[in-house]
Amino acid sequence: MAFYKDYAKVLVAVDCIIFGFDEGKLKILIGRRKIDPGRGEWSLYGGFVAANEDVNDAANRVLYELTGLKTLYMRQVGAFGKVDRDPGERVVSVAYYVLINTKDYDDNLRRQYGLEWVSVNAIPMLFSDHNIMVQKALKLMKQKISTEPVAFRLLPPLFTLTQLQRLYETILDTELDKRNFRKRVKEFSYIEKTELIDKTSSKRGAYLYRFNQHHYQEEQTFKL
Amino acid sequence: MAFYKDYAKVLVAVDCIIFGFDEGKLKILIGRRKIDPGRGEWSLYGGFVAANEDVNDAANRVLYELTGLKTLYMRQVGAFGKVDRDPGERVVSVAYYVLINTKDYDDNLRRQYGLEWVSVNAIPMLFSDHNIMVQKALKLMKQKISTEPVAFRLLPPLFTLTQLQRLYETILDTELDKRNFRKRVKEFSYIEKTELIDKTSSKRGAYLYRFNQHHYQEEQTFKL
DNA sequence: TCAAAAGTGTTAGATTTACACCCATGA
DNA sequence: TCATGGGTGTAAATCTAACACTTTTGA
Repeated sequence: MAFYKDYAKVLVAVDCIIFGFDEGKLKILIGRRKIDPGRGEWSLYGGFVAANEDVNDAANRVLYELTGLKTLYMRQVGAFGKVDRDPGERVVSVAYYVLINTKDYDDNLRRQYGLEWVSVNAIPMLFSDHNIMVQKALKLMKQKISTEPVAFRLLPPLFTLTQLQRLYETILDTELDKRNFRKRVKEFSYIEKTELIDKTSSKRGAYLYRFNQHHYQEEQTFKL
Repeated sequence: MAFYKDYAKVLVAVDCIIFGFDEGKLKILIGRRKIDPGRGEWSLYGGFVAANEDVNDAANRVLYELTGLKTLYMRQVGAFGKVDRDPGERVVSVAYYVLINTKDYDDNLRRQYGLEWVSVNAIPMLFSDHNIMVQKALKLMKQKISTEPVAFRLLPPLFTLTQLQRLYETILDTELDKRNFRKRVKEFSYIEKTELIDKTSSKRGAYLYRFNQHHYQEEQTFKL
């Protein structure tokens, strides 16, 4: 069943840029590479695509291995195919970015894998072309977050408007006007105010909001 | 030097979505597949990535083979990695979209390769997942064209404002106001009016404009 | 002389931005 | 009682959208 003889086969890998929002900073998960070549260098977390595995599934598998989380928000960044990008052997890698709520990620698991959350403003030199992957992922993610409500993926299910605003400010790297921000939020039916109040961040307490996926999809279909 | 033994290697291919603007329509180049499996089906033009070839270079090579053109505007659409996407064998494919001025493309070459320009509004069923590639390429291209001046890549070096407007109208699938459009164009220093006049499309004649890449890059760097 | 495309400004409406004070509470 | 973060509306400025007539020329 070899239709396409005479053509070269190469290893295909997936690499994950895992974004989290913590301590008012946008961070990614990186670790020290545990295999040669490049052992000990900072690196994204990745893995090889198996013979009978969808590339997207491979990314999901790798991510599940790592975090124990499923149904994450994941988008492809692109394929990276320079010949010598991996010093070991030719590997074509497909990068994905993922948005997670850092609170959902077990910190023991993190330590077990030897991973660290590092601010996107202070990313060290990474293995191979991983810095380029991260930059591209960041660009795509910023673009996405400014046109679609995916910010929620980086927050707990219930969040205050101040939290949401800080998140947008951090990602878009700009200050937003509190009143204008709240005015805008009111227009989106998919951002639901609850009667719950968070008192951890202020004495007075702030209303908690939640994202209603159902309402969002309704709006989307209505647009067509 | 095999560092990563025990992992599966797969064929990697590139597929090209070649956009052109002709007869007031946005079109792509497709042909009848000449190899098994799927021989005779409509398909994008593509090729396999060689052992020592950058994936991007492979796309450029395939495109040069096909069109004789270099330095085309080319962007990656993404990697397509379903296990059974190719009925012959496992192939991970990286899709690219390309913008060309149809006048630069030798029509004999087109016939030699058995390719046809088909309107993006009337694309037949294509081999494998190629329809999905085209849809994604279209979406990305529309997005790109509405934020960056790449439309010029689809036009001759000299063009009239009416041509430019029709191009935007076609791609964005919307009617634009002539006066507002021209007002906007005047603001962009990289769209230069020449003293040349085109008389093929009207009795009165229309001024020809050109795109000044240099001016565009200046504006870009200024933004930072 | 007339049909067909080129060219040109103004105004109303919509959107975006700027801005300052009172509220509730725990320490 | 006061320091801290939560919550609220209005007006100016900017941007966007709507709109109609004159010009040129070849047939």
